[in-house]
Amino acid sequence: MVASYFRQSDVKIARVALPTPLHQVFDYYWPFSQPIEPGIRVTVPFGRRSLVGVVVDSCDTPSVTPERMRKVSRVHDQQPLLPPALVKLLLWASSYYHHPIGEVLASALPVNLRKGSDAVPQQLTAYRATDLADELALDSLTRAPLQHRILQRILEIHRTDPNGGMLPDALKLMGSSWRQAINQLTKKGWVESFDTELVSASTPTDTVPMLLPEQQVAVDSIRGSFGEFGCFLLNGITGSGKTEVYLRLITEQVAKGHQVLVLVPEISLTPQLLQRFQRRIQGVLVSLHSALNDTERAHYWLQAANGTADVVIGTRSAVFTPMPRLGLIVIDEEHDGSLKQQEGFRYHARDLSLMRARDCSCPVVLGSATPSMESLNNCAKGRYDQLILSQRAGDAQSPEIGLLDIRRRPLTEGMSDTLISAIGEQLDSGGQVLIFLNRRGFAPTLLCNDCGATADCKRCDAHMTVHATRGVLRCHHCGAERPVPQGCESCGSVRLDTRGYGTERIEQALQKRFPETVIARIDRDTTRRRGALEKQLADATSGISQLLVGTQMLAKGHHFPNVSLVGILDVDRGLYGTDYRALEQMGQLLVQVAGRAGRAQRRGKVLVQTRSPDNPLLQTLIREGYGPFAAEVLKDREAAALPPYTFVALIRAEASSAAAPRQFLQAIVASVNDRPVAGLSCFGPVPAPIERVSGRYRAQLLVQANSRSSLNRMLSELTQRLDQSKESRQTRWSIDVDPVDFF
DNA sequence: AGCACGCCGACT
DNA sequence: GTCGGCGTGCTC
Repeated sequence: MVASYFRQSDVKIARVALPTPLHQVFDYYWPFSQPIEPGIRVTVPFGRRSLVGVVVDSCDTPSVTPERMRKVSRVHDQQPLLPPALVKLLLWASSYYHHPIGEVLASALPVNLRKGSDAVPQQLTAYRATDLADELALDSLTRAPLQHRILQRILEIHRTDPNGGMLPDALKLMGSSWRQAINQLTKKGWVESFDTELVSASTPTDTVPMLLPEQQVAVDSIRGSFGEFGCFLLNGITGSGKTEVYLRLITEQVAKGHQVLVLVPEISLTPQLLQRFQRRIQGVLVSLHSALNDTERAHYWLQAANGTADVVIGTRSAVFTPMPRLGLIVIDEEHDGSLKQQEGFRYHARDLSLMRARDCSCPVVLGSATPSMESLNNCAKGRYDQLILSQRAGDAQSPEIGLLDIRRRPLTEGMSDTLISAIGEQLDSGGQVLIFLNRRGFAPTLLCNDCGATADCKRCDAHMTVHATRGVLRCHHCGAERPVPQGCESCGSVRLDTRGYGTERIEQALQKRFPETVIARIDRDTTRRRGALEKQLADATSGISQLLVGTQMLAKGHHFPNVSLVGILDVDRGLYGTDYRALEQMGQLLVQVAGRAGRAQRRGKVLVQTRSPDNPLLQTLIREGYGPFAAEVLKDREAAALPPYTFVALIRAEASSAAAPRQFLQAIVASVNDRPVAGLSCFGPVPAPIERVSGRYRAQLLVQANSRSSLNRMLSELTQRLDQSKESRQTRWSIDVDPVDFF
C-alpha cells in the first residue's frame, strides 16, 4: 500500500510522565505493536537510570530532535491502569496546582504499582471462625479483651457470610497486638487462616431507620441528580443523621450496580464507622486507610479499579482510585483541613472530587455541621444545592453554651473555679466530662526565673515543649528531643519554671483535684501506637474513662454518648490568629467540640473560657450558631478581598541561609511588577511564622488575584521560568494553590 | 530528585 | 599520591 509509506503514524511516539520534579513530559519511541494508550505504565531509560512512568499521550511529532529520543524499554500494562478520564483529571490537577506532572501521576498510584508491580490483586491471608467457635468460646475470653473483640467480630461475619473472614487491615484497627491475639485464637482452634483474593461481600444486618422529614427531602433531592453532575451541601448539625442520608444513597446506587466513593478525615475512619457501613450495605466494601501496608493498599485499589469493590471508603488520596462504575461521591466533614494535602502535591480532595464527578456525570454530597466558607459561598452563588438538617435524631437536645470570662480571675492550672466546680458536679452525678485544649505536652515553655532564658530548639525558631511524663523537651516543629535540663542552659540557675498549659499538665492537675476519677488523655502523644486511639475511644464510649482531656482529635466525629459537659480552655488563640483562616477554624472547632455534648437523654453543657467575652464574632457564634457566624466571617472576607471572593496562592521558599529565600521571592515580586497584571498583587515576601525549622530558613509570598485565570496564568509563567533558571538550585520552592495553612 | 562530572583539602 | 567534599548540569 502506498498510503502506509506516507503515514506519519508509522513512527509511534509516547509522551510519558516520569517521577521527577520537572514540569514536563518526555517523548519516547514506541517499539511495540500494542497501541499507545494514556494510563499505561512503562519503563523508560532516563539519563543513566531507568524509571517507571505513565503514558499520558501519543504524538507524531516529538518535542525534541529525533536523535535525542530513546525507546520505551518495557510496557507494564495491556490495559490502561489509570482510565483516560482519570489521566485527564490528573493532567488538569497538575496544571491547576502547578505541581510536576510526573509526581502528580505517581501520587495517584499505590507505591507497589508506582514501582511497576503487576496490576493483579495479590492473595492476602484472612482469618475466619472454625466450627468449634461459639458463644461459649466467646464467654471464656473475659480476661483477654482483644481476643474477645476479634472473635466477636469474626463470629458476626461468619453468621452473615460463612465463607467470610477478616483481613489483617481490619484486624490492625482493632488493636496493636492483633497478631498475638489471632495466634492465640488459632491455637485454641476457634480461628483458622486462609488465603483469599476476594473480599467477601457484606450482607446488611441492621434495620433501616425511618428518615426524618428533612433527611427524606435530602435523599430525594440528591437521588434526583443520579446519573448527572450536581453538588449538594448537606449542612446538618451534629446528630442530625447525615450518615443515614449517605447510607440510603449509597445503598441505592450500589443496588443499581454503581460504585460509590466515600472520603472521610483520617481520624474518623475507625472500625466503628466501617462496621456501620458493613452492616447496612449489600456489596463489597473496601477501605483505604493509613494502617494498610503497600500490598494491602495495592490489593484494595485494584479491586476498586477492576470493579470488584462496590464501595471505597478512604481518606484524601482515595480520590484518585479508579472506579469504572462510579455513581456517587460522598465527602464527609467537607470543611476538614485534612482533605488538603499539606506537602508535595498540595491538592484538595474535595475540589478534585468535584472535577471527577463532573467527568463521570454523578452527584457529589458534601456533608458537614460546619461547612467551609468556600462551600457556603458556592451555595449562595447557586453552584451547589444546600440541604439543611436542623433536627437532631432521637430526643437529644442541643447543648447550652456559656462563656466564662477569665480576665482578672484566679486560675488553677489554667482553669477557672467555675469550670472546676462544674466538672466536679457532673462527675458526682455520673456524667462524663470532656476538656478540650489545642496544645499537647505538659507546658509550651520552660523559663528560667533568674535570667529569663527559655529552652529553645537549636534548629528551629521555637520554644521546646516540656513533656513531663517522659522527662523530655520536645520541639513540635522538627521533632528534636533532649532531656529536661536540671539547671538553666544559659545561667545554670536551678530556679526553672514551666509556662503555659498543655494536655498533659491539665490531665495531671485534674487527676490531683479528682483523685478517684479515671482520666483519659487523647492527643498525638497518647495515640501514636497503632490501636491506641481505638482503645482509648472504646474506654471512653463504654464509660470507663469519666474525664477526657484532649486536643483536636476529640472534636472529630467520635461520639461519647454520656458526655454532659464540655470545657474549652483556649478559644482565644483562634480569635487573634495570624492568618485569615484561624477564625473559621476556631468556629468550626468550637461547634464540633460542643457537638460532643448531650447526645443522649440529658441536655449537655458547654463552657468556653475566654479573655474576650465581648468579641462580636464569638458572641454571634454562641448566641446564634454557626450559620450566622459564618455569614459574618464571609462578610469580613468579602470586605477584605480574601477567599472565597478572591483567589490566592502561597509561594514558599526555603534555603540554608535566611537571605536566599527572601531574595528569591523578592525577584518574583520584581518580575510581576515589571509586567503588572490587572487585579493581581503580591503580599510579601515575609518570613514564615516560624522562620527556621530543622536548620532551614523559610519565607513566603502571597499572590492574590481577582480572577482564577489570571492567578493561574501568572503561576504557569512562573513555574516555566523557574524550572529553567538555576536560582532554584539552592532555594527550594513550592506553590500552594488555595492554601489552608499558612506555615 | 537522582546521578555524574569536576575541581580542591585531609588521609592511608 | 588518592578519597571525598558538594557546586553545576542534564534528563525525551
